[in-house]
Amino acid sequence: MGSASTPQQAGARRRRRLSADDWARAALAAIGEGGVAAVAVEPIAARLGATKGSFYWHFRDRRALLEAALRCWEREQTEAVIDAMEAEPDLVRRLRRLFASAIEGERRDPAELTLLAAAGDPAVDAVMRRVTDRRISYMARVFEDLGLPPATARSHALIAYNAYLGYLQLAHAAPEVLPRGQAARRRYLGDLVTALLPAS
Amino acid sequence: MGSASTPQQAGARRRRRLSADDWARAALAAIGEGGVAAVAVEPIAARLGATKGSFYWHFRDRRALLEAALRCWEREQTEAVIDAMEAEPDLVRRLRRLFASAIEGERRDPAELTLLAAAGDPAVDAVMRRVTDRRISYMARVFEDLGLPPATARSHALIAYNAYLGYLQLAHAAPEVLPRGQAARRRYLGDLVTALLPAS
DNA sequence: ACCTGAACACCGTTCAAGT
DNA sequence: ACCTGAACACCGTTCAAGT
Repeated sequence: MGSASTPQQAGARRRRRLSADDWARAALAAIGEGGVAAVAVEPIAARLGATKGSFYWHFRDRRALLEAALRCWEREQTEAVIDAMEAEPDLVRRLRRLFASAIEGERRDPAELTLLAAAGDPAVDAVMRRVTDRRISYMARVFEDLGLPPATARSHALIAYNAYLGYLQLAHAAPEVLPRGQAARRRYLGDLVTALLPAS
Repeated sequence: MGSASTPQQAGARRRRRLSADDWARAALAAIGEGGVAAVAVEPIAARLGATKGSFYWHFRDRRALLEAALRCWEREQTEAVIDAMEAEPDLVRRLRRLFASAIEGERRDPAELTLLAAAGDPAVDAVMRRVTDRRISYMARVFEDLGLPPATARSHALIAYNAYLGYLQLAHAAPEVLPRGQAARRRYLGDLVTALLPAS
């Protein structure tokens, strides 16, 4: 790719100095495109118009970059989503929104499946544990706010999240096995969760 | 197959000549231990006491080795399990056995989670699609044999498998969130599936 | 402070040469 | 037929040297 150097002049929007956050975001984008394995220093450096050597000023090693990318994802896909939900005062509608956003997430968050996928990597596992716990706890709290006793709220949230995870996996592993069409799938997950929530 | 006379001398090293199957099994073992990324030619060659060059006599490239390992897994964990189930004539007990073996599989088949994990790799995706379809179809047939109409049988199987996948994922991503203990977990999955199978 | 460029180790792949 | 050993490319990591 590299023709004559011309170090000062850069194509596109390649700025001179990079922050650790620039690297982390580029890594997160790479995860969405090619999975955890795509977090590779050299290609990302090339993409950012820098050298590998530069990378090691900002991060200790590849793993630290992975972890930073995962923290970005955690913030955006869990904390930010939960914050957005709080804007909806009607609790039942809030739950519906939550499910809807999770389903549409199939398209909007290519990283999620990829990360579920990367189970086994210690860095990934740590984030997944936090995120899983945070999401289930949040759902349980909404169920509690709806009037369910804490233990019931918790078990409903657990079961719903269990159903969601299996659905995500199925949708990826064997999509032709699921109902076809966005609407039909939403109904499927709705039915699934409804079946799981007798008291709801 | 068909072992030719293997002229070998007992020694600290492995036998002199390796078959493609030897490589495939070593690769499957590696997957169980370190995930798909652990399917690396050089370390596996070392483990087998051969050189990398030797590997390329048996396989076109690393990916072909991965695919061979996945076929081993598919045969052992899907076809062999289904064959074993057929030995149980009582259909309800057959289903119970199926679930029990899936749960215990958490321990016995380290590859399964790792493979669910590797979603995104084309070779892995292809096998997962086949295995998913095979398992759901098999369960659907048992439900049909139990007297359910085909469409109902299919949707029950789908829902049960959905629950199973989510459970596996949860058990790995956040085990502390699930009921503790083998018995309690089996009850949890039982309840989950029962809740999902109103007509059963 | 931030970055380059060369260096080295490791793994995938090829290949000429051995048995 | 089956394997070795050297070779090369690619990526992770280090480091001395540049601005």
